[in-house]
Amino acid sequence: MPSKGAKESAGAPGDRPSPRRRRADAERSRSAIVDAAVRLLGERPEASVEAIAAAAGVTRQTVYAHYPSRNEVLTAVFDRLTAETDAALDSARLDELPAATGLLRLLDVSWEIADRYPGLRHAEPPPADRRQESEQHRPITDRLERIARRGQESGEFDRGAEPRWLAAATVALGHAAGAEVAAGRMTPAAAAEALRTGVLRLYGADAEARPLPDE
Amino acid sequence: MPSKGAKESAGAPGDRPSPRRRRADAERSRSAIVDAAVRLLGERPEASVEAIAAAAGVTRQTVYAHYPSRNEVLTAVFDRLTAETDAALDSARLDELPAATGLLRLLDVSWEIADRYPGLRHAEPPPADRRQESEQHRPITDRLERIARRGQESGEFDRGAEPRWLAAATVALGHAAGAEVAAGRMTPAAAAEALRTGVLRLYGADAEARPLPDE
DNA sequence: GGCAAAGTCGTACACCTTGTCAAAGTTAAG
DNA sequence: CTTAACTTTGACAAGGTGTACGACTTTGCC
Repeated sequence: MPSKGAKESAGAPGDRPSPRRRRADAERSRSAIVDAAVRLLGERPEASVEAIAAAAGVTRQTVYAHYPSRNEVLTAVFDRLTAETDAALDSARLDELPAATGLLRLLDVSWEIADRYPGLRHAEPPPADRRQESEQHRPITDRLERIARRGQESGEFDRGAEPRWLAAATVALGHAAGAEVAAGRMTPAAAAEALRTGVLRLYGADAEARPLPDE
Repeated sequence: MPSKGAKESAGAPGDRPSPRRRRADAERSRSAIVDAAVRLLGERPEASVEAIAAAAGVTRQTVYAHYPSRNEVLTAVFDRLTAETDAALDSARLDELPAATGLLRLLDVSWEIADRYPGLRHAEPPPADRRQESEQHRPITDRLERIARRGQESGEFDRGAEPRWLAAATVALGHAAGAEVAAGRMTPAAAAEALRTGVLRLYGADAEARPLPDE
């Protein structure tokens, strides 16, 4: 790419909080694109921009009018899913539960959402944004971290591990459980159960403090 | 490149045992390509076939003469690394150690090798072979599984979890630890330590059975 | 040493995908 | 209704994958 002008001034791709004068039209396109991308990438992570555009009912150029690159679309998809999970976790009122219970609750909620978009687990994180891959999970890991800390202070969890690491490890175990299901080596129920007990062990939760598993 | 069509049906990437009618020349090229690929992809996972070929000192066409597609090269790289790890684990004599000690030993050995090729952690698994992604780890997970089973039978580990799941979870935790280091959120030493204790907890190892951490 | 086959190179091509550009047509907003 | 925002059409450059084939080197082996 010799010409890399970057003079996309007039156009307004992903914009800041100032609702300057964006038309409802554009907003509709944006979400149509993300919707389609979520759906398509959920099945075929390598779907092209063309395919996404078609599925969204717009042209490829329109996609580029809103997102400067394919990666930005990927990021938008990721953000959408994270937001969805985050919202679901909000209504779960984790903070009002005992740490261990809250942890299990979080696991269930996240698990269910992640399960809705099977292919997205393998969606390659945007190569450029790879370093921010963990930032994407931030809202979720933050909650995990808080729960871990709270449980450690209340004595529900062992104090031997750093909350940040526990959070990362939890996400990793969640992915592993999902992969086992995807590979057909475990049933969803078995994987969910294994995940629950595994995480509790990781946190050093008292075995007897364990609430009963649902279903 | 069409010259080798029929012969390669078996497709076993190990390829050592059948020097049937392959020239030393070709063998040299093959390993030069994999060498270069390991090196290049270790830094830049999206390296093109052209780049790999150049680094190997051959032409792109020669690469295609040996590997029908880019993915096959990726697979060969993966296999090479797995083989290396497997060999290292062989000389570690894990079976002669107590299960818990052997587990920690395996962790250390694998960790060190994985650490040698930082970028490869993020190398996108060949889209086509994605379902076999776990098969690639097979030699390692098999060992893990065996250790888990052995430890459970000897009473060193808790019996509450299936060995297969423990193996998968261990690999996942290993990746997570590596990611934390790569992201600069943990020092290698801290991550390795967190991994050790985390895995032991996961397996339900008696805390007192824990050998002292080296270094 | 010489010869045929295996292997490699050079060049060329078909195809796809990502980004970019500009002009013309539509649609929403004031 | 008029303007600016948005979308579409169409075209293009760059770069990657995979294929094809003729010509040139190297190896294996007699």
